[in-house]
Amino acid sequence: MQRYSFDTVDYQILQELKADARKSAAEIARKLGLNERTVRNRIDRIVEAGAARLTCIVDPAYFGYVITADIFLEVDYEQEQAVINALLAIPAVSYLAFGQGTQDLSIEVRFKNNEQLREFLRSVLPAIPGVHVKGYALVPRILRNIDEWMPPAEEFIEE
Amino acid sequence: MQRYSFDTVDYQILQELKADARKSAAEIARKLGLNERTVRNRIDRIVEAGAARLTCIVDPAYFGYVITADIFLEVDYEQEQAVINALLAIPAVSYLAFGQGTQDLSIEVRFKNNEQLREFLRSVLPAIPGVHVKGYALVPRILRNIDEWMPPAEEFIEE
DNA sequence: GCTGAAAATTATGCATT
DNA sequence: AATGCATAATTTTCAGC
Repeated sequence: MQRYSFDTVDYQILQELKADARKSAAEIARKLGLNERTVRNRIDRIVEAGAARLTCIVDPAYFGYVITADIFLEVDYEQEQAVINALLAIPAVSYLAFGQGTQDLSIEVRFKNNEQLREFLRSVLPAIPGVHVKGYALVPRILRNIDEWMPPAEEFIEE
Repeated sequence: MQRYSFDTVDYQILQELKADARKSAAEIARKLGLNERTVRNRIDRIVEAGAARLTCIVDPAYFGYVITADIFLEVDYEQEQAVINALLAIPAVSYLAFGQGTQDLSIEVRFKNNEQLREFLRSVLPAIPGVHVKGYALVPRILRNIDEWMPPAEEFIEE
């Protein structure tokens, strides 16, 4: 990947879009002292290159999904893909990653209350063939999420 | 929270914005068979209520940050806030959450190679007063992130 | 809370450097 | 890759329902 390199102008534009993805190119241009067309070209290039995407993040807490838990699973190798598909089909699953071993999966789930979480741990997960719950941890508070991540400013260099 | 409730129209608009946060209100209106003004009003309401935010997500892999690790920490209680501030100031830290115990923190970090991760585990983290590394796990692949999360459709009801 | 119409702003296509 | 210009599309403002 990384076919194109981006400079500090791109970095500033990304920061503006991070604050508000719908900010008009004209407004960004005024703020950064650039030409509107330049800003639009840059945004198009960034998005088309796949370096960033402009999206909408729903706040789980606003909708009452205040319970977050990390669950660690062991998965029978032969049924791995079926398990992954089953898990991704569950709306409560907000994160799914492979662990280090080929058998390890970790997921993050969101629920409205502890009863839903208990039900999920006791009934929903065990009902998926090939899944074994190794453990879980409640996550009381999240202070930063991946969507806030940016490469360090040094990555954006003048050519 | 949850002062307002949203309906299926809001749900559809959120899905459109998820695909492209810069999609024009006019285009969304055409696609969903709504009035442009209605779409803009809905978007404003959603964002002002804090139910969702329109933002830009940078792809770590594009910038070469291909190493992801989850690190589990134990933190001396008296220095908790200082530790959190120190961790949040580190760009590599893409996720930070409290664990179940008052002393537990878990973080996710992004690096370009294993050497940077080793350096972080061996030198950077131990240099923060009050931090003890309990363990870590490499995350080979992430299949879903929180930014893709949506409440189940049933949450969006007609009034 | 939805919609209409005019005015202001912004985006697009094409062309030039 | 950046920008100027003309045209098209969109958003905003102010209103009524």
